[in-house]
Amino acid sequence: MAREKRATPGRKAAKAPEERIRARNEAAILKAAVNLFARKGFDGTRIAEIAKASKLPKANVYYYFETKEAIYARLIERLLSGWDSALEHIRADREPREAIADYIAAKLEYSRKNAVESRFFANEMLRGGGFLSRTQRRHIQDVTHERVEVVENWIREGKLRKIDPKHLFIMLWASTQFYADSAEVAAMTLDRTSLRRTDYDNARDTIVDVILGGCLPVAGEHGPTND
Amino acid sequence: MAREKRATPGRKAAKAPEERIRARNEAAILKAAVNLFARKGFDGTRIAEIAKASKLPKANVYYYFETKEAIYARLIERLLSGWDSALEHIRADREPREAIADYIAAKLEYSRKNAVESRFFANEMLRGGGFLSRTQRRHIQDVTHERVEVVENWIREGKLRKIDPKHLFIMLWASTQFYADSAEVAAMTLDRTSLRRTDYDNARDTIVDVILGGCLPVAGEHGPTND
DNA sequence: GTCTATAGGAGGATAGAC
DNA sequence: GTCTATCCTCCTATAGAC
Repeated sequence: MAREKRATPGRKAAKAPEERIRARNEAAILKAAVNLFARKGFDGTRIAEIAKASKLPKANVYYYFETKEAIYARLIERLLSGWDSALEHIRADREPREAIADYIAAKLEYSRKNAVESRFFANEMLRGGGFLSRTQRRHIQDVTHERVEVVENWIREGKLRKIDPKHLFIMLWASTQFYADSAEVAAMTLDRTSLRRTDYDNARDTIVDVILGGCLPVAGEHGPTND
Repeated sequence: MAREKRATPGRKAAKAPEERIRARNEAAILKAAVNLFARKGFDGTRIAEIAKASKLPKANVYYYFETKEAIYARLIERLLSGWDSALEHIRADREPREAIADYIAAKLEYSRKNAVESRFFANEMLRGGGFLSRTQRRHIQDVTHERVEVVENWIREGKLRKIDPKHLFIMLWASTQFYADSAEVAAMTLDRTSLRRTDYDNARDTIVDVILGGCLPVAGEHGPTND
């Protein structure tokens, strides 16, 4: 965080031309890097590859980033800042049926549009997550626990069957991320060479259907309602 | 496949001592390798690391395996030969309730006991699955389609709600593999430093509960039954 | 800010003594 | 079968001209 170092401070959006070059090149490097890290992991990715993919000489990559670690760390940071966005749907003032359906749709849409980022994170998890700082781990935990409480309340109110909310969230993450992280297996299963939009739509319908069917109270079954 | 080269052919289990050494060392190499490949991927893993972890000099690793690719390929092969074992539970002559519950339990048990193998496969998927031969892909597809048909039959018989079987299988794979492949996230969510046996038990109960709740026909709802 | 050249070291793989 | 020494390539990172 915090990488402002302008000579002349924020005179509206009148960025100095050097700043624009920097922004453009850094973006190119990060884009190339996240792709490679996602496929080959930290140790498997070569700076030369990143340079080639971002169409910059290798030395320029080092001009913008001190080390390979620095690139990786920036990507982790960027990823985690958007980690929780889909969870916003899980709010106490909503009906669980709509909230959960929206959440699943949002998470799948993220898998579809940001498959590379998802795979990058998956790779970091396989590595053991050693690049995550204590703060970042805490962030993940805090955000999760906040939403777990919402689900617990829904259960107490009888709006959901009695189901372990933490394992439920794990099911949701796993099921939605799979279409990005294991896209090849998904494609093989669905007899495709690569996933299409309709596959994601069907995935969404199925997941919503199964999860809601498994979570919403069955007619005739009663939780501790207050009616 | 096929790596028999005995001077004296199979006189019961009286393996020549050299064979026993070979078996032991190959096993040590493969065990060390699958661990490293799972964490760092193919490109990120160094032969020297494999040698160190298997307590053999680097040159000996090359004595048993021609190249790094050869080690990796052998591991892929070994993995795929056991890929379908859990799917055996999904049989046409069983009741879907028990079959699916058993399948989930078996798959989770695999995640628990063979987390390294699961992560190895996940890593290969992130790599794009380029090491899978055409035959191996076909195997995965065939085995899957076979079980998809079983589920389709259950649906036709009204024993399951009308749910896309392929996406259902993806949900099951994703949900069960997550505890191996993203163990760190699961542990963070469950407030653990590492997953315990009870976590897997709770996972099983939750997944079975949600999936069956979402798949089994609801009382009052009717499929095209033959009664 | 851009880029060539290169240091310094690690990696995959092999030769060949034991 | 075991292992030291070594080849040659490729890697991360830097120096320094433009």
